[in-house]
Amino acid sequence: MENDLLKKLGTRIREKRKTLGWTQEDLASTAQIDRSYIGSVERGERNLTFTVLCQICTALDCEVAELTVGILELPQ
Amino acid sequence: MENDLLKKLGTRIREKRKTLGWTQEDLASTAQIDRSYIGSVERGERNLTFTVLCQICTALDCEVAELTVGILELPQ
DNA sequence: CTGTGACTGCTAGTCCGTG
DNA sequence: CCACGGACTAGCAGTCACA
Repeated sequence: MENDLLKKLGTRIREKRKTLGWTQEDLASTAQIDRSYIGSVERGERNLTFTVLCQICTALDCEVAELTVGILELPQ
Repeated sequence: MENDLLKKLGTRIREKRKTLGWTQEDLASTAQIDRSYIGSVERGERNLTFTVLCQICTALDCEVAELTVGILELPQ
């Protein structure tokens, strides 16, 4: 797929997860999503939907906005 | 589908679009998305993907974070 | 503990049209 | 200008086995 935005988002999700000291399995079970799916999201391989993003953020106890600030390169 | 999160998001997109004085068609062509799809997103009927959300935000010249702040009801 | 490939059902997203 | 429909294709959600 090769999408920079998805890679950025995935990296941020991973970092947030690690600050909690969680494994992918921990996050997966809390968010009620398959572990391997979480993995592919973190690697930026999946173009996830808004509801899934919300599930992950809720599990991480963090705002969607927190993971998305400055993710776009808007024209000055 | 009946998803409150999608309705909230759709409403915010609509409001942002109107502040620019744009029609759905204006936004659709700028974001390169189908016009009828924009309509259903604004009505909260569609579970859009992250890339499409980014396309819309870019077209609206606004951060993803701006449309998503406080959209989740996180446990205090 | 995580990366990866493969798979199926369903839905995201397009394109046409109507009132 | 927008809501809403039908029909269609591309692609996502969700799962598993195995490394």
